[in-house]
Amino acid sequence: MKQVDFLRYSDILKALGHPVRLKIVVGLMLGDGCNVNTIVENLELPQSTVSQHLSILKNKKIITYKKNGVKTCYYVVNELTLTIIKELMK
Amino acid sequence: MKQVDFLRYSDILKALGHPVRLKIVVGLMLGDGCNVNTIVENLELPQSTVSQHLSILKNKKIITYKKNGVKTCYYVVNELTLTIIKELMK
DNA sequence: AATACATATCGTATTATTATAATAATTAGA
DNA sequence: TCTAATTATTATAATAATACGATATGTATT
Repeated sequence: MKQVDFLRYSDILKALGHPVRLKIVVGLMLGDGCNVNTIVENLELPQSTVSQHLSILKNKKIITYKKNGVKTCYYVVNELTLTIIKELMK
Repeated sequence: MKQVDFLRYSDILKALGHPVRLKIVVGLMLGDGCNVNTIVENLELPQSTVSQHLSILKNKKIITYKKNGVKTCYYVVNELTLTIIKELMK
């Protein structure tokens, strides 16, 4: 029987447990655009708000980013997250 | 493409995004005991704390209960939750 | 270097969550 | 009906999360 890492898992679930962050992650997976400004436009929220949510997801290693020039492209890397979101979209 | 109900899903994820509630749900699924007092003893937390967490899970329809006598047996009924927890335990 | 663009961080007020003691409610025997 | 056992609810203090304007930082281009 596998030992469950409750703290790590609850942390990931908590990060995903906010409508804006869930939308961000789903959007990234669907290829809606990975730049901050695209996300800002899609969600119609202030840039600082989006940036802070991205920061939370980044700190939990749910997403990572690649910079090209002045733009930053975020993408989802956490396996559990990918699995959960795929499940949601079934 | 399926429409994602962001509010409902983020609500479920938020409820699971707390170590105590995650432990409760996993415990219920593993058959560690469904009565409140059993959970209290397993988690070594005050009864009121456990009861409040159960209440949150119940309000979100993640768990439900059956009463027999003075005891209450809780169990997990939300499909997404069942899927996620099974995934965690893989 | 000056500018424009993209993004991050800071400050802070507001609201939500959390923990737990105290108390209430419910149920089943004696 | 008293009592004990089980669970729920209330009150409240402490902590955390949230939103967002303002400001700062980084990067390319001129």
